[in-house]
Amino acid sequence: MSWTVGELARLAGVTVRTLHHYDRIGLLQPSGRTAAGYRSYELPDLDRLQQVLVYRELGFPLEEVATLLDDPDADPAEHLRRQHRLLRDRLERTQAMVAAVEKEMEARQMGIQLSPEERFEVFGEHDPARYEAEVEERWGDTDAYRQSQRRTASYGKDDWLRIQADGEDVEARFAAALREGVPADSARAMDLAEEHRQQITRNFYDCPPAMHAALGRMYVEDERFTAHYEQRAAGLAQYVSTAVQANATRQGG
Amino acid sequence: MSWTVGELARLAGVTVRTLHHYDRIGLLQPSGRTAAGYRSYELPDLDRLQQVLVYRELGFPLEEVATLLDDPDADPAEHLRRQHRLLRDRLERTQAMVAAVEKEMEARQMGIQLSPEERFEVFGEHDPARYEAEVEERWGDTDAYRQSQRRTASYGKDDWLRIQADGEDVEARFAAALREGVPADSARAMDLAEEHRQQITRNFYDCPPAMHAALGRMYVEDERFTAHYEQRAAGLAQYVSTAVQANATRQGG
DNA sequence: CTTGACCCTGACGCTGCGTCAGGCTGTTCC
DNA sequence: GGAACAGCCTGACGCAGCGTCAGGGTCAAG
Repeated sequence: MSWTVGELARLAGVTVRTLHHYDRIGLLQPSGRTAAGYRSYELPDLDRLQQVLVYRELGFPLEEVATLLDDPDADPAEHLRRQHRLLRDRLERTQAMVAAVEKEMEARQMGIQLSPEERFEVFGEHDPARYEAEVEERWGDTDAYRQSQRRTASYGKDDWLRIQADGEDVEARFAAALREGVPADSARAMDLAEEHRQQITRNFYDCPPAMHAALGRMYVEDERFTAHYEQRAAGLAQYVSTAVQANATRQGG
Repeated sequence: MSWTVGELARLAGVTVRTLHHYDRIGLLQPSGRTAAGYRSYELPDLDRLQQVLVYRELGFPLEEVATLLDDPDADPAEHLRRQHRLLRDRLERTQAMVAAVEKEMEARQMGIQLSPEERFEVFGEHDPARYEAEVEERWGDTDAYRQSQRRTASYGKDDWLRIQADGEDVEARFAAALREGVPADSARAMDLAEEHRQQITRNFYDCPPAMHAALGRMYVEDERFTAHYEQRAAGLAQYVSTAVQANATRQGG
């Protein structure tokens, strides 16, 4: 079984020109040629094209795709696993964007202005080139932090300030634990997190561990919350966030 | 409040060069310049940049983004609705690709060869064709388009007042139900939730139960939305949230 | 008054193709 | 057998969307 350029193009949903291009740059060269010079693609070529298209879809530059696929140490299964991971990252990202648009719609309907930081947060880092780079210590950059803090819209209602005041005790103990070098995932920190969770449940609304974990994530993702904690002690937002999530895992199984 | 290029670039997760480019091609020109010739971006510019970035993310050529955004007949809400639809298309597409990769992995593990057609299925209806069709629909003069366009574009002051009043009405009835001790997952509360959902669908954008449920969750997770409801009555945010989610379950099966 | 971080405007370069142009191949139908 | 038409070939140019210097002003801090 073999395919001509046109056939393969139709099959794979690309143009003939694209296949010509991939041939030229050595990304995908057909297994053979007919006597007349026609390109002749065979099964292994289809395998490769499929991989190429997934990586391309994920935003990889073609040259990098070539080096990835030509690496003799990487077997096909490894590529699939990698692609799977990247695609799921992308799913999350798209979901975040859908959520952001919905939030914006709802905000409009209710006549609320979202803060600039908030509105752009989904565009953050989606650099396909450094997909392997771990999450950097973004709060080590105090300069950027101060700037964003200055910008942070103050919008809280008096009620909410009062509720925050209710939680001051726990926050102070969190800060103390942090100062004393108690690990964020220790029993003591998790106990504080649990106390925090129950405070929310008591004062405000039912907050199961899963939801509490979501809030915890927000403490480092939403600048307003981060600002609140960082004002008290440097590193406290991350600390509380970690503790809360560790506790949620402990509670939730 | 105003921003320099560098500040806006950091905020929005793009490079300074990109903003220069958008200025040059007229896609996003800053509201002003300082005496020294520095670009000065203001709030409306941020609005616009946000829209630009979503459309760009969706693969629209910049020139088309410009014509879309400069169309005086398309209000912001319309852009949001359209972006929402396109993002959800993309979600589906990515999910299909994840599924395809999983299928491929499984096939490999079981020593099964998938058919070529099967393997390239997901690449079939690729982005370009998709948004071209979208654009045709958008600019074509089908009745359906005109009708949906008329919906919000033709809203006058009176309409907005009516919509506002409708919203207030439902909220007031929610508050009453809460006051009277009617459970949030009762038929009466769910009926109110359903009314709320249909109001959104009628006045703004198509809001299926699943999306409504997501909004419901937001009412307790996002302080500003919570504040909006809590202002009217203590506990109302949680109440509406619960009712909305219960109704979504009822409607969605 | 210097330093360093920022800003400006060209201008050239690169990727990933689209889009002709000019010419050969292969099949089909009379 | 030849005419027509679809499909293949190889250049070659063009374009979008920036990245990346180069050469030079601006501004707040020390």
